[in-house]
Amino acid sequence: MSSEPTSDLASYPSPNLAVDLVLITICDGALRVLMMERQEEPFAGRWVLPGGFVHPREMLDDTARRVLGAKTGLADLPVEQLYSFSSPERDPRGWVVSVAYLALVPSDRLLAAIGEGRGLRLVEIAVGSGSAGRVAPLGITADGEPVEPGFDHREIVTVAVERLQGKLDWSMVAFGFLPEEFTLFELQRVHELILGRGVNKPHFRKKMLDRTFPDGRGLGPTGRFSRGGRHRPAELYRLEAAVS
Amino acid sequence: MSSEPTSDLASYPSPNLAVDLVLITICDGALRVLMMERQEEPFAGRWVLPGGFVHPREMLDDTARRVLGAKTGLADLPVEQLYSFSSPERDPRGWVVSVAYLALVPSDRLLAAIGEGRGLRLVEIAVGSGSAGRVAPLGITADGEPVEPGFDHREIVTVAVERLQGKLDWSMVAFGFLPEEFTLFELQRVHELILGRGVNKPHFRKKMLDRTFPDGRGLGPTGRFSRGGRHRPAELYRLEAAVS
DNA sequence: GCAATAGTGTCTTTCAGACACTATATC
DNA sequence: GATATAGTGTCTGAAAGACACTATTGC
Repeated sequence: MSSEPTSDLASYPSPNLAVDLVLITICDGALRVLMMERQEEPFAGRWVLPGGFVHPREMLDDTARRVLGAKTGLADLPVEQLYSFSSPERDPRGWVVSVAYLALVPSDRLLAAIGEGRGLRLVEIAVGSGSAGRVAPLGITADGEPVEPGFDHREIVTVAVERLQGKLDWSMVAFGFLPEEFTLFELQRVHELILGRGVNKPHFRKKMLDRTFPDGRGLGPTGRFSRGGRHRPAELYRLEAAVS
Repeated sequence: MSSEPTSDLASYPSPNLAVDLVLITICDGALRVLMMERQEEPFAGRWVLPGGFVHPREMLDDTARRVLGAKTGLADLPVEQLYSFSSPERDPRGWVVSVAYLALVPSDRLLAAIGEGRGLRLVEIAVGSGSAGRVAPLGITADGEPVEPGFDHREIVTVAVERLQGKLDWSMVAFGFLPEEFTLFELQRVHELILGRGVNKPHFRKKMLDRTFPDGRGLGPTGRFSRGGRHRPAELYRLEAAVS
């Protein structure tokens, strides 16, 4: 806009505008994304991301939160805009541009929220150990079987994982997957699953414990311990105001 | 899309979809963005980014390239999608969603391309030395006078500079501002202007000369020198296939 | 010679990872 | 005691930056 000498917006053809939601969690030792088995054509029977059309004069962030609430009831989660997809062939029904949004949620909250779910499913994402590059070769599987999502949703999930990888070391995204209290090893597992490779344990622990995160908080011990494994209990940590 | 049980896309209201272009260059020792003085209401007389509406079934990347070619003739530059803006008040004429795109160009090419320009102007962006945070407090000035761009274009330029800062150390964005051959100090100035702070000279030179960039190339000396200053000439470097 | 920028050598601090070790739970 | 994970100490090499120094041009 802003350049063509007209004020008659109605004279310009306009696409349908939708939002697709990449809701990512970690459970059963894997990175997973919420998908649903599509009932209608096109792509009936394929796994697709939850989504919906933008309402008139609705902010895209609000659309994403609305879709999130409608599908999971988790209306309070932060959402982040990822990218806009506009391939003319992406939807056989017509000209549909979709803005993808990313949201993270701890698995316990998500499992409670979707409950029985109406065709909702946490599909596994295997992040390849992409040696040195920044791209993430993804294996998307349900019940161990590779699946090919409908529309351009494989590409959207790939962009989401790349965003997670890029933000992992300077932002607080890892905590989006964890409950209030967690062990340092659980935090390490989050990093390893997102990066698709192992990280150095002593260094990881020192770095995390010394660090002040962007919101000014840091990790602090709770004095409580995670029991239940057949091994020494791990201390639980939480984000708290930095002592400095 | 992809979730509501209908195939009648026409029943959904749809916004006008536009692309706004953030074309950034470095000249006269400052980071600058191409803006134009808007002739029509709304925001007549204010500086705005070049932009245009998306054509039916056109990929957004193609729209960005088309607008770039129409305004500057530089149709071959790479463009990168930045973010989609959807505030309901952003355009008083109606519901217009805009996808912002970023493009970088060496100042010599840009100055030759816009020539006399029809109200085109390279507006200065002063990146504040934002201490530690990731945000960039921007001063946007024309002839040294602060200006307030029309629409939400100040916000769009801010997002563009943040993207540049985030990509600076792992991508090749800095070379987008430079001609084929350049001195290491010119490369350093590009980094300093984008970051809004000085960088360590010996370390910067060593790092750049040792480095292999994402396309596999590295910096190599040309044997030619930049003459003309009242000081020792600086050697010209260029990107070339890495020796390894 | 002087001013100004080009370009380098060295030292210190911090970061990242390898490796090895001790600790403590369940079985 | 066996095993599995929790958690720590130390060493090495790389990365980042501070600082000081030499080099070469125009004037």
